[in-house]
Amino acid sequence: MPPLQRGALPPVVGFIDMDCFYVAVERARDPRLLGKPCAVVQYPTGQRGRPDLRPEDDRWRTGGPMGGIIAVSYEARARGVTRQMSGAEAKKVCPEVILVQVPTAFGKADLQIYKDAGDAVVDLLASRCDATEKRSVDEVAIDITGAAEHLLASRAAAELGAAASAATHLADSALSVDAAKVTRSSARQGHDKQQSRDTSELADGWEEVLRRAASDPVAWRLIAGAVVVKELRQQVESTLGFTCSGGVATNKVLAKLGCGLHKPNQQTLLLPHAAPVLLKDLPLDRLPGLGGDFGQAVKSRFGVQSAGELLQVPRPDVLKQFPQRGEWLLALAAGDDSAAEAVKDRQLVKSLSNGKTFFGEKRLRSLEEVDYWLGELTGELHRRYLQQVEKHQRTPSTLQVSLTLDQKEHLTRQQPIQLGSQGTPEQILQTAKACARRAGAVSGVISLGLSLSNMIPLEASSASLSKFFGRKSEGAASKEKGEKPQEKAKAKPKEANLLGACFARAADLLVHRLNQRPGLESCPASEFRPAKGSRSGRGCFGGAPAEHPAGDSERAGPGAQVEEAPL
DNA sequence: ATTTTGTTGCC
DNA sequence: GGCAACAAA
Ligand SMILES: Nc1ncnc2c1ncn2[C@H]1C[C@H](O)[C@@H](COP(=O)(O)OP(=O)(O)OP(=O)(O)O)O1
Ligand SMILES: [Mg+2]
Ligand SMILES: [Mg+2]
Repeated sequence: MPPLQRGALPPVVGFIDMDCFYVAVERARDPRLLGKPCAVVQYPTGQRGRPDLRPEDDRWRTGGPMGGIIAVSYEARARGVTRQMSGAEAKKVCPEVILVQVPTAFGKADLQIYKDAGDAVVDLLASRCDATEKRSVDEVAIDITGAAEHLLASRAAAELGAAASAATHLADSALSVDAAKVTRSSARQGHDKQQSRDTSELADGWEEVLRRAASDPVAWRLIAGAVVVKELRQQVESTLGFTCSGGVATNKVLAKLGCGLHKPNQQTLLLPHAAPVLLKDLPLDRLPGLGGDFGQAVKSRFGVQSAGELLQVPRPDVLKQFPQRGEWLLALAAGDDSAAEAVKDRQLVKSLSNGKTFFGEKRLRSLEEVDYWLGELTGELHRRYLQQVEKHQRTPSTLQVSLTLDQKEHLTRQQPIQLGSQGTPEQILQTAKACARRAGAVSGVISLGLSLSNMIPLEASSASLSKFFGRKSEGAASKEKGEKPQEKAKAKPKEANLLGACFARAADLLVHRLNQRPGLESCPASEFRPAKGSRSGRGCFGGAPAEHPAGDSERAGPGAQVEEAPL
C-alpha cells in the first residue's frame, strides 16, 4: 500500500457521532425547537389510504396516539424521556415535551431528510480524510493520519498542544473513567458524568500528557488528530448546523468508545496508555459485538462483568470456551488494534431497504393486501433507486423480499434484477411479487420488507474507471465513494462489459488492499448459538446481503463450527 | 408492537 | 449466489 505507508506507527483514527441526530435535523428545519425538550416519534403508520405527512407539513403531535420515540433532545433526557418510550409516556414524565413526527410517504415512515443530513456530514468530513467510512445514518469513522501529520509538520508543538488540550477530554481522566463505568443502556440515555464540561476537568492530566508526548510520536500524532477533529466538528456545525461528538484513538473501536464518553458537543482523546485504565471497569456490553446475546454468554460463562475482569480469566480458558473468537475477544477487551478493522473508504450505503410491520389486527390477510403494500414499498424504493442513479451513477443488481408470517417464521427470497439507469416501479414490483410468491406470502403476513443491494457502477466509461484507479493509487483524498469497480452495469442497452472485465481483478485487489488488513478483526457469531426458541423481541426485516467482501484467505473462518459447552 | 443498515456462517 | 441469524443506530 504505497501512499499511506507509515512504518510501524498506527493510524490516527477519528470517530464522529451526531448529537441527538434526528432531533438536530428537525431543529435545523424549525428553530422553534432550539433549547426545548423535544423528541422525534414514529407514529404507527398504519392504514391504507391515509394522507402522508410531508417534511414541510406541521408535524408536531399534540393528541391521539403518539407513536414510539426514536430520538430525544438532551433537554428532554434531563427530564427522563428515553428512546423506546411511547409519546404518551414521554408526556407523562415531561408534559412540556414537544413531539415531532417523522414524515411519511407511501403509507410508511419516510426517513429521507435524516439520511440526506447524514450524507452531508460524510461529504464534508471526506474533504480532509484519507478514508471516510459511513457507519450509520449519524456516525462516521475517519482515517486522519495524513491530516494529523500535516498539522504536525506545519504548526508549532506548543500551539497544537494548547489547541488540543483546550477542546479535548482525556479518556483516563476521573470524569471519563466514571463515564465508562455505566452500562450501554444507561450510557445511551445520557448522564451527568458525560456532560459537565468545566475547564478544570478538561485540564485534568493534560500537562503530563504534553510533557510525555514530546518523546512519543504516536501520542503526538494523536494529539494533532484531536486538533483535526476539533476543526472538523467546528466545520460541521458552522456549515450544516449540527453539533456532534468526537473520539480520537489508534483504532475504530477505541475511537468510538472515546466518542461516547462525553456528549453532547464534546470530544475525547484516548491515548494508548489510557486504554487499560478505561477498559478495566468498562461493562463488556459497551464493546462492539458484545451488546447482544454473545456478550451475555461471555459474561455468564466466566462470571465477569467488565473487560478488565475478562482479561483476568486465564487465556487457555477463554480459548477453550470460544475457540474461534477467543483471540479476538481478548484483543478486544484489551483495546488492542488487532481487534479493530481498518477504516474503510466507503462513503455511501451499500443497500437500500424499507419495510413495514402489520401488528395484530393489521395483519395482511389476502394476496391483494400483500400486493398493495409491496406496491407502496416499491414506490418508495424506486424513488431512492433513481436518486442513486442520478447522484452516484450506480444501480442495484439484487432485490430481496423479506417477510414475517403468522407463526413468527421469518423468510427472505432474493433474485437478480436488471434496472440499469431507467428501471421502472413495475419492474421492481413484478420481481418483488415473484419473490413474495416463492416465499408463500398470501395471508397472515406480519411484516414485509424490500431491499435493493449489490450496487454496481453505471457506465463503464474510461473516465470513471481511471478516476477510480488514478485517485486511489495516488492515495490523495479520493472522492470515490466506494462502489464496486468490478461488473459495470449497462446504462442503456449499449455499453458492454469490456473495461469492467479487464480491470475487475486488478481493481478488486487494489480495493481490498486499501480496505482490509490482515489480523484478527471482525466479530461474527459462530461458536455461540442462542437457545432454541429464543427469538422474541427482535426486528422483522432481514437486511440484504450487500456484497461479498471477497474474503481474504485466513479468517477465523467456517470449517470448525464449534458449539459452546453448556453452562 | 419501528425502521433501517451491515456482517458472518453455511450451503 | 442464496438464505438465516445476529448486531447496531
Ligand atoms: N432503535 C432505533 N430505531 C430507529 N431509529 C433509531 C434507533 N436508534 C437510533 N435511531 C436513529 C435516531 C437517532 O437520532 C439516530 C442516531 O442514533 P444515536 O447516535 O444512537 O442517538 P442520537 O444521535 O439520537 O443521540 P446521541 O446524542 O446519544 O448520539 O438514529
Ligand atoms: Mg448520535
Ligand atoms: Mg449513532
